[in-house]
Amino acid sequence: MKLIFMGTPDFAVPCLKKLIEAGHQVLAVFTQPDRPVGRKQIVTQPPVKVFATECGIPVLQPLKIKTTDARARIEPLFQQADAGIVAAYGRILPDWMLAAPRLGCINVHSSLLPKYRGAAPINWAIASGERETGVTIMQMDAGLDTGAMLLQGAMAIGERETTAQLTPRLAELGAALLAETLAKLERGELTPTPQNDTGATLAPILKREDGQVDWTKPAVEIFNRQRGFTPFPGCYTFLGGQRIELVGITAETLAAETTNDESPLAPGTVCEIGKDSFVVACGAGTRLRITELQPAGKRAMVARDFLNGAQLSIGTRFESAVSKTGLAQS
RNA sequence: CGCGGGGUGGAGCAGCCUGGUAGCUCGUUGGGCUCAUAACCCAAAGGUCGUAGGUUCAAAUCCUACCCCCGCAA
Repeated sequence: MKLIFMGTPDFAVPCLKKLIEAGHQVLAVFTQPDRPVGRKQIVTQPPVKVFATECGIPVLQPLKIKTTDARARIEPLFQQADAGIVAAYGRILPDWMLAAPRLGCINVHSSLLPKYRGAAPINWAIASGERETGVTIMQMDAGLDTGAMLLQGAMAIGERETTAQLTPRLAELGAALLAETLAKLERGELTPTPQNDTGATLAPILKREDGQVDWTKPAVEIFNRQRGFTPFPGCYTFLGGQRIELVGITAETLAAETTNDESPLAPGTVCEIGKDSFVVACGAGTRLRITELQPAGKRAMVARDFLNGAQLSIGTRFESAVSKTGLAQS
């Protein structure tokens, strides 16, 4: 088939690769413009661009795609294609773009739709404590990930798995499913299945603040969010006005500890200090063990190192937000 | 010139403001205690205090420049 590919991050690369391997003709690749990245603001090419360039496929990085000007330039190209393939492009496509290819546009979405519609499905699936997620190949329509489904594949989430670890696994699954979808579409073997909107949930794009620990929540929830929000936006809290990123944490075993509510410690209170880790009280009588962290301005370090330097004592409290006493003035 | 923190034995930190013997918690090594130990006790080794200049009788500490690491913002 003649295809237009639209995608940006690492997640999209296996899909593009698979399409090429499957013998499809990729007319052009659309990806986000090069963006300055990191502290040094080095202008960086999106992974998809790097790969497409290696493969000799024309790369287009329009700043705007919803202008009439852009439409005039792009629409003819789309009309030559059998299908548009979207994998984490990071943009809402205008209607004419969805309609231009002969078979319309097909999206690779990393969740078991109708759950986790939106920009950050993998993150929210983990953060919500799901044991299973997957990839859905769907026919795009005007709504947010609401189109009819073509193929779907599930995958178990590891108990301690982070977004960083799960994403490449889902990317491979998505690539395989995508290739299968196109093959079946060519043979007319697929019947689109409408989504059941009743079961739909949203996975909105992550903001910085999503990484802020709420110590009143149960430890498991904090743990799940930490995994889901790794590497971005992470999981941070404050100690004495200093921001601290929690890198390695574990929810204390639910079994024995839960009944232990004879001392309902205030959430955020350090309640146990061991040799290689320490424990903080969370909501509902649960506890969170911290094994690795990164104070602002420092490298990530194991809790052992942190405990050596910091004079942490039982009863010390972590604040969910910056303490008012610390930065009140100004 | 975006804002900010930091570079001190192997690790994490204190000391710097108010210059004058290198400190703390660990680790390592040796010894001791113990049925035993990752526990405890004793001892030892190990540091150009990021680099280069400057001020000074004297600089980890004050001044200047530079290098490197990191957090935020974007």
